[in-house]
Amino acid sequence: MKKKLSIVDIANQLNISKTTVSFILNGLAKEKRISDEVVERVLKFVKEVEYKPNSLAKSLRTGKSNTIGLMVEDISNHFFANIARLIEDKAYENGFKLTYCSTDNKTDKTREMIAMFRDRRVDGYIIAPPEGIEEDIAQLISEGFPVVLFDRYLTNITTDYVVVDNFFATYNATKHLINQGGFRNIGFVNFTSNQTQLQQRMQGYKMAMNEHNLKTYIKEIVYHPDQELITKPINAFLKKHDFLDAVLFGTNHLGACGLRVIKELGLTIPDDIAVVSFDDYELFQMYNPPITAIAQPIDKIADKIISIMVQRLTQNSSDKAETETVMMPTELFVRESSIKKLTMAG
Amino acid sequence: MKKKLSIVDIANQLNISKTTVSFILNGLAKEKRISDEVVERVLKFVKEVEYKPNSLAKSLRTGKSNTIGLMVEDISNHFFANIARLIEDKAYENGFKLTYCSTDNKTDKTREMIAMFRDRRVDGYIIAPPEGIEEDIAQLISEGFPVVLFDRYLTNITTDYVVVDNFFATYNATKHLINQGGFRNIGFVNFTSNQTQLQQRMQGYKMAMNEHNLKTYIKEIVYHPDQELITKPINAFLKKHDFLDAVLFGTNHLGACGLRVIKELGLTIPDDIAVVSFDDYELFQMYNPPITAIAQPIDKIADKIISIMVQRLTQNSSDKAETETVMMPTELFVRESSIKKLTMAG
DNA sequence: CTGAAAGCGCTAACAC
DNA sequence: GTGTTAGCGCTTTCAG
Repeated sequence: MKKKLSIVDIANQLNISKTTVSFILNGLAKEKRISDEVVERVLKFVKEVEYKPNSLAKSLRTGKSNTIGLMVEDISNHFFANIARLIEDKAYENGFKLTYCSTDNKTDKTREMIAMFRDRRVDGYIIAPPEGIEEDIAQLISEGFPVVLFDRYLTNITTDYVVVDNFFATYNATKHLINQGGFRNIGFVNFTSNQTQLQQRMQGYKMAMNEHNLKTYIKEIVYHPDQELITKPINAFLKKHDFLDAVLFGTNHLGACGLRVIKELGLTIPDDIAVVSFDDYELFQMYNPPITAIAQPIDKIADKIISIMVQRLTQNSSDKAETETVMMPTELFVRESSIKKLTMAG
Repeated sequence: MKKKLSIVDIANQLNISKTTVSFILNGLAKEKRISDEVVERVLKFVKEVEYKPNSLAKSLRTGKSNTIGLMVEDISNHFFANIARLIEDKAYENGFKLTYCSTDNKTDKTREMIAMFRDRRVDGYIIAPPEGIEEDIAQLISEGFPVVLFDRYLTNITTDYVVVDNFFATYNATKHLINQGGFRNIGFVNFTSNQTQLQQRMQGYKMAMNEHNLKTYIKEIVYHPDQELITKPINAFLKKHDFLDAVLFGTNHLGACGLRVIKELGLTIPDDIAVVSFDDYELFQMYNPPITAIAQPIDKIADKIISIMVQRLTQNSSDKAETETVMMPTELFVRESSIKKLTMAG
């Protein structure tokens, strides 16, 4: 078909130099005091032939790509898929492209992906960081790349991040179970990890239990993509502690697996065991009974992430604002799963 | 930090020409009869300094990027998120990078995204095409780009695609409702669209109903991101046809919305109304009662898509095999939602 | 067997 | 105000 034309082609056809064209196209016409007549001629022509600059060449030259790299844990997970979608939309709205990938929360894979993003001259990084990636992130930052962390942060890295108040979220949920629910033997199921969000969720639970002088029952499960390897330990835990009257799950995935197990064991919610899970989604809302859940403000999180990133990317490098660390509140949606049914009489 | 070094740098440091280095790095050492000694020296050095070629420059020069572009309808939808995840993994396994985006099933947005992918010199396109995008796809194909369609295809475009047997899927599901379920007044809820997959699902339903001389009750809903605008019409439909004893939903999203409505209306499944939905996922499996669903072999679909693509990308352009069109079977998971409870006595 | 050099399309310092 | 020109880092033809 019609060969893609380059900036030289249009310069030739218009009998001017490609510099002039480049300036005009990059909005430097005024600054370079190019005559309105020429500007108009170029703009018109460019529109006519639908000239699109080759962004590869541009990036090669400038070292910028107008692209933001997003690294989530797993794009097929509800939480991350939704965040990704929102960020994608908002990035485009702001004139940036987005390119994303799943890290599986693996350090090596993340490292590779960072290398790939660098290679593609990504301008900024939005990352839900796995453990052990501190050095690589520090490197990125020291080279001047904007890095916004989310969902969790790295304690020894100073950079922007947006997370939720995980501690208060589970603290509050646990207190809800204790106070409104009247439960006393409350278990907590979490993934084995030192990541901030998971640790803080655990601390919140512990604190609430301690305040009420209640004994804690904690099960930590090593993550594995195979669902069996998650349901089995939960099953064992619930069986071993069959006196538990409530259980709090640290993530949506654990919550879903937990529900399976509870069904398997033939327990009824909330009579045999009350349930609260972190994250809210369709399954919890529509389950029978509906499951009490700690909802993260996904929309706001995405908004904040991208607005910080866009600001970093467009701001004058001189006014390096302080790093922005945002902690958003969660919302506890109380549903039937955590409220004891009213018993007849006293 | 240490400046990234280029091919020239390593040529200089080794006192050879960059051409030689390039040849060696691209595996042309043998062909160009470069001495083993030099080859070894280069390879060793490259490893030592962890030299990574600049892929932007490479792409600019070659017009190839070693990247596959994937366009799904909506990355936050369960089906597409999972497909995307699998394709991502398999692409990397095969040495390709993947870059993806959501089209929202909008023609304009898709067109823009195609332009963006072209600009980035994506080597091949995997697309769940919206309506009206035929010309753009044809253009891509005519320029020699491999294009693999999935989930649906375009009737007037000859290219590889992988879809499921949508017609048989709903035909079979409807017959199941009629034969095993004993239902007669069966409704079908679908999105308004001429896309092949949706049309064929409708046809399958119609055919089964016709074969049994049953009257069809079809509701087509215009897609809208706002859930209200989907549940409302379903609500109206079910109310208007309150004699329906079963309903088949054309997509997972419709199924989920349908369940909400049925709950709202206070109907019990399957006594008041039996339910079958297209696509299978957590919600349907764990709903009470569990929902009968038509499952797509997501894993196999992803596998097939990527293997066709990789083959196109690596094959000798001379042996242009015929286009490959794959139609995979679905599986009907029969659960309680579509089986009448045994009534006591006759 | 190896190297010189052109060129992919673009930007921007520097000249005029 | 506008043009010349030197790269960005790489591939590849053509010479030797």
